[in-house]
Amino acid sequence: MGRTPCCNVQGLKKGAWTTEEDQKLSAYITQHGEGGWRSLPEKAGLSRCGKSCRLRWTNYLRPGIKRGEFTNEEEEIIMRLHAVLGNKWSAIAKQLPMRTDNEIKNHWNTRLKRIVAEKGKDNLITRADIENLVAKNGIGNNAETEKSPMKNLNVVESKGSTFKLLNDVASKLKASGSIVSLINQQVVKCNSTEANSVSSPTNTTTTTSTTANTPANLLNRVATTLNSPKSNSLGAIKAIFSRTLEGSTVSGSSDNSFSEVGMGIEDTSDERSSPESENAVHVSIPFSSSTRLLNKMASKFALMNHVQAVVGGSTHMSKPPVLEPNHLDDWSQEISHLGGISGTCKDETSNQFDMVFEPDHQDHEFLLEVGCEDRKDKGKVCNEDSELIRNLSRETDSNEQVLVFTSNSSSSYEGSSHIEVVVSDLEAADNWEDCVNFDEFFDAATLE
DNA sequence: AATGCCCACAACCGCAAGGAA
DNA sequence: GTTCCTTGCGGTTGTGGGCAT
Repeated sequence: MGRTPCCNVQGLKKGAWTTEEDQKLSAYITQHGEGGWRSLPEKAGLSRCGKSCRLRWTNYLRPGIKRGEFTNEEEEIIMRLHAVLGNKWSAIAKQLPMRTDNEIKNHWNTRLKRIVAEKGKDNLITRADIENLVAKNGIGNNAETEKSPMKNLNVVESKGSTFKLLNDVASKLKASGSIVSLINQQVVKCNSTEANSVSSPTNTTTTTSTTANTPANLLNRVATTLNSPKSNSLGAIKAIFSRTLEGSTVSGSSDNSFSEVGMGIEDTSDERSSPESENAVHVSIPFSSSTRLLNKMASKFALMNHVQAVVGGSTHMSKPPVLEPNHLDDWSQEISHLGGISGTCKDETSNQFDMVFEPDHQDHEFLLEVGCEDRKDKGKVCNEDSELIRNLSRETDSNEQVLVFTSNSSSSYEGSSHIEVVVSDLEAADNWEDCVNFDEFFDAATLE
């Protein structure tokens, strides 16, 4: 398509802009509006190329640009967005309307990158940390702790957004001792608050389970919601996280402080159509650690693109459940019996993220398979014992594989239920409308 | 005072997408 | 379908100021 650069014309001025040039440019654009950058310099009496004029206007002269020091809140937003979006400066800038992408990029490169690197180093959890923690808590010494998700916690120190996310989870587990205690603490808070003032959703499909708020159920409810229809999923995730994990600091749904769940990304769809969001209890404390952690998870999951779901039966079920998209209640009932959750990140580059659900009741084992393109092969994997999967995770000892948290309940059941989520194009999913695409949602299948 | 280094910021450059001709 | 133009984006470079030696 060869095209001559617009800025290599002889005689055109380069470098810093003078006040006089700024005035000429501003005056012209004020009178004639933006656009037509190629012909603008000549019309405006400037010896600059059009591209230079456009940059000068958009990054410096345009009205409404906020300049100067970044506030702590702005920096926090940038860091959180960057963790999800990477170097998508324009996308990040859209969440800080008064800041330009160039300014944000410069600020990141000069300051924030260093801060994040230092923080990340501190927050990364190592295998030694895990072993110490496991030893300290006596995990594996009795029947109760044998089930702890911490037992097989492996964390990989690696770059990449998924690893960062997983390490965040691991760090949180490290801080709390175990995910069970972490969530139990929050459930206690939640329940005490709900008893007082919080109005629960009345018409939800995935969070109105009559089952108690056990950690497993909470996690399963999250996972269930991840597979809700496109229009509801993000709002439902928000609602679950807000109600169950920050219960002690809830406020009314009109409070917009919960916007951080979307990592600052505009998300109007759930406001419009999600019954969850209508009744959601919103978090009133911004940037609290647990919320931030879970927001990261929610955002990550919500960025999944082209996700398919397959529901099949297990060897313990006489008949596999065939669930239709409009029977979410059924699925919610089924999945509420699952007892654990684990995850493996197999391949950062292809954004694969596997989750293993381990049932606590043999009678209710069944298989969930999401995003599997080759169902036959995936089915074989799903039928493997989860212990085997864990062993593979341990043996591989590769930076490309990480086991986040898993419950070791292999002694209490045979086989496993396996849910696999494939994020097909995480980086391209820069629009919430396109992020959660369940086009072939609940495509029923039977396993051999 | 002179020099060199580092940092922050502005500006530039190359590339790609989208649309018009 | 091809070519060209416009625009936007992200990486890189240039430049000036501050600071240490």
